This record gives sequence, structure tokens and C-alpha cells, in this order.
Amino acid sequence: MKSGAKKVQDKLAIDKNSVIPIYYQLAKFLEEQIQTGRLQPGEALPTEMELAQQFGISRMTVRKAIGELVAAGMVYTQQGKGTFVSVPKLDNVVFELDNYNQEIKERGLTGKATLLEARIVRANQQLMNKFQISDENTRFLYFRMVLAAEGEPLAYERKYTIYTKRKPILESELQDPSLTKLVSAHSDSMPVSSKKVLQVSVATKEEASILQIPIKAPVFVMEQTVYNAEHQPVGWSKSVYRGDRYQLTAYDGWHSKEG
Amino acid sequence: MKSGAKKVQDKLAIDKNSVIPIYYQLAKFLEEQIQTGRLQPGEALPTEMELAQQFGISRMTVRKAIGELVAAGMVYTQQGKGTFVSVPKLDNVVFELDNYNQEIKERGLTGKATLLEARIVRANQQLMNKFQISDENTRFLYFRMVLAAEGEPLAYERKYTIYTKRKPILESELQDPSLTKLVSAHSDSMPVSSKKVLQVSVATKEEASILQIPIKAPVFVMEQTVYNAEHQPVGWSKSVYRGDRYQLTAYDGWHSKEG
DNA sequence: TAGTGGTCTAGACCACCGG
DNA sequence: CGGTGGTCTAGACCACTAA
Repeated sequence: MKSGAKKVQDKLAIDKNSVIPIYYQLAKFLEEQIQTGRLQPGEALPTEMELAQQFGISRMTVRKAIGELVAAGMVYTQQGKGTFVSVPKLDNVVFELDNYNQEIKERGLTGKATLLEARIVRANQQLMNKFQISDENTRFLYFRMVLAAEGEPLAYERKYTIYTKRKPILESELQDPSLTKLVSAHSDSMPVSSKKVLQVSVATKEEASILQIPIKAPVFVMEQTVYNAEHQPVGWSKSVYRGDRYQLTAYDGWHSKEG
Repeated sequence: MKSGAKKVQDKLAIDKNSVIPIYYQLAKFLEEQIQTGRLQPGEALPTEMELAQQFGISRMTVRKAIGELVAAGMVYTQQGKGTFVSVPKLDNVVFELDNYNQEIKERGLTGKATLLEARIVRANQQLMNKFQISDENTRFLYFRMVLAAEGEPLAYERKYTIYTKRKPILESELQDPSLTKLVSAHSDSMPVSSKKVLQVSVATKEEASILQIPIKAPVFVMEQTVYNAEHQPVGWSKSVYRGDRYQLTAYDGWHSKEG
């Protein structure tokens, strides 16, 4: 089976005098071996010592290169056995949704956030639940806004934060009114973590009117709760996204960032 | 401002004779300094040399510890300047949806996949588009199935793969019929990457009937395309998930895996 | 027991940044 | 210019695996 030890081709793949780091060159070289199938899933890479000797470099440098591939999920190591090519896992889903401003920029659109309402509200049962408090006199800062691009409404957002500071609402908050900025500006607590839940729903009459879609049209609903260092909720928002304008996309498998 | 250089507390934090690697101890120690606020966002960590001297360890070991924090997104480095505590980014969304079997197991439910139909179909316009082919004689293996838990239907899936092998449909495929397994079993190509698109929609008459929900009830629709090494589509599926039973959750901020 | 990856050291030179 | 992080070396010892 292991006849001739299957050298990993010419050592010309590494230029020790290049400005490009050696570990990076080696990582890309091994990555190519895998992508092209010269190294098959499950197959063992040459040992660290072999690679170091073949390319005339230090073992630590080899380890750094392999570390990159491990981080990328392309190979895995087993102490005492070796380093092996991974089998691509394609069945898990990781969806990314950039925030509003990034989306708008990337699409080259003329985005606009319109503030419909901003006021101080007292606690009600829903807010007391969401913020896990029992003091009925707690006051919240309430933002209600529409996000639009190219003149078309895309999302409707309602945001709440516990109101303690008496700071005026800044111009900048109207441009990019993210929940975390709202919290850090008007609350005593610094937000350090958040939880988001994405659900599917149909537009209510109010939402349909604002988003200019039919009543009961399908929409994404995202609820976000931000917490301070003590794990207490300090901000909550509910955003409704037009189902005909938003989708989540996920790419899976081996994807080299530059290759 | 920098009075006394703010030592990072006692060096008793590191036990060089412990079985726990030094770099790991140091990473956890620095992580704690950040989590508890003794190191504030934007603030500089001690330099690598300072940390190495303070704890009597090698600079390479310090670098490995810092590398862990960088990978976790808690700090970032700037060549020539220093290493700094990150500000938590809470506005990007990364939703994870485990695959069906994992979900069922984690929830401790009795899951079941019921095959409604499995047959060979010829190309139609939709399939020729999805697979980017023009040969009308191409044949596809077509799976249609319902996923259920606790006797309640949860999802309805339709899967296609280019049919080349004449392998019989195995018992195991009926138990865990993931698209990638379907492709690797019945197609000539090995799937190496995939693209998934998640959208919101309303149930058609057929879907409503199968999922036992009202017509036009909101649903998640996920389309998955799997590609071979040559970036050619070799499998395509469309899954419909009940909107009242599925949601995507994302946690954001600093979350140490063990701490 | 021999070979593997995991950790660690004590240096070295470099590119970059700021004053 | 001095200080920072980025790269690299040539060793060393260890824990683990397999024969």
C-alpha cells in the first residue's frame, strides 16, 4: 500500500526567499493537493517531519501550515497516528445575514432608515416578560422605524431599551439605529451578548401597510435580545422582513478564501 | 494614564507543572481578565514579551495563547502597535440549523422519515435549469419524503440527483436520506460543496395536505444544491418546513466554550 | 518499541508603527 | 529610532498509537 511513500511532488512549490510566508505557501500547496484530489478524503498527509525535510523547513513552520488547514476544516490530526484529509460535511446549515447597512452597501443601493416614532413608554406585560423584570415603573425607550432601499420598504423594526440616561437622541442614531447602539447610548449597561430568533410568519395589517405588501404575505420575523455582562436583558427588538425581498444563503464545503 | 504598567495580577495563574498546557492556562486567564472587565474593550494587552517575562514562559507560548483569543474574536493584533481587546460585534447574524437527525436526537424525539415516492424521472425545464444541463435525455433519481417526530409531520422534502449508477436503493437511505448521501450513492460524482437558500413562503395545497397545516400557512423553504469538484450541480433538493415548528436561533458575542 | 502529533524553549530576523 | 507583532529555526521532551 505505501509503496515509495508517495512524495508530494516537487519541492519547487515553496520559495523560501519569497515575501509570502513559508507556512502560507505550504498551506496553499497542501490545499491544492486536496482540492484536486491528489490527496483523497481519509488519506494521510505526509508526516510533519517528512514535510519539514522535503521542503527544507522547520517542523514548527509545517505545523503552522497544517494548523491553517485544521482551522479550515480540511484536515484533522490524531495524536500518535497522523494528519488526515477530512470528508466534507455538507449537511449542516449556517446562514449568515449581514446587518442592514452592510447589505445596502454591498448591493450598491441607496438605503434609508426612516424613524416613524421614538418615545418613552412604561412597562407592559410583554416588556416585563422580555426584560425579565417586575417593576411596573420601569421606563423604556421605544424606536419604531422602516428600512428602505431604492424607495421600496424592506423591513419594519421595533426596538426597546431600558431607559436610564437622559441623553438626547443623536443624529447618528437615526442613520444607523442598531439595537446595540441604542442600548449603549441610552442604557446604563454595556451590551456583551445577544440572542436572535428567526421565525416565519405572515404580515399583520399594520405590517402589511408599512411594508406595502398584502396582508398575510409571508415575512421573516427576527427577535433580538441583547444582554449585559450580568446576563440581564437590556434591549429587545422585533424586526419584520419582507419575504419577497429577503433570503438567507449558506455555502458549505471546502472554500479557500483566496483560491 | 499608564501608571505602573498595570500588571495582570499574580503569576500564580500559571502552573508550569500542570498537565494543562501553559498556553491554554494563559488563554483562559486572559479570557477571564476580559470577561470580568479588568481588560476593557479597546484596551491593549500586555506585550508578548511582557507576558512571557511575567510568567516565565517562552514568547512562542504566549503567541499560541493569544492566537486562541484571536480565533475566538476576543482580541485582535496590529503589527507594530500591540494586541487589543475587541468590542463585541452583536449585529451580524449566524443562524445554525442542524440536520434533521441531529435535531431529533437532541430534542429526544422519536423521529421518522417516510418515503412517499422514489422513482426515475426524465429532465424537464426546471431540472435542466437547476442542474445547468441541456441534455433532455438525462435521467434523475427522485425522492419524495416526509420527516416527522412524535407522529407529527414537520418537513416535506423533494430531492433530485443525476442518475447514473444502477444501484438499488438501500435500506439505510430510507433511514437517513440526506441529499449528499443520495448523490454519492447514485451519482458518479463526489459532492464537495453545497449552496443552500432559505426563504419564507406559504404552503401550497399539496404541502398543506402533507404537513397537516392550513393552506397558505407560513413555511420555511430551503433549496439545497450540491456540487462536485468541477462545480457542476449534481444534486438538488427543496424542503418545506412547518413555520409553526421550526425557528432558527443565533447566539452572538463572547462565548467561551468551556468557561 | 518506533513513530506520530502536541507542547515548549531560546534564540533570530523581519515589517510595521509611533515619536 | 525603539518597540511591537509576524515569521522561522533547531532543537527538546511528552503523550499517544500501533505493531
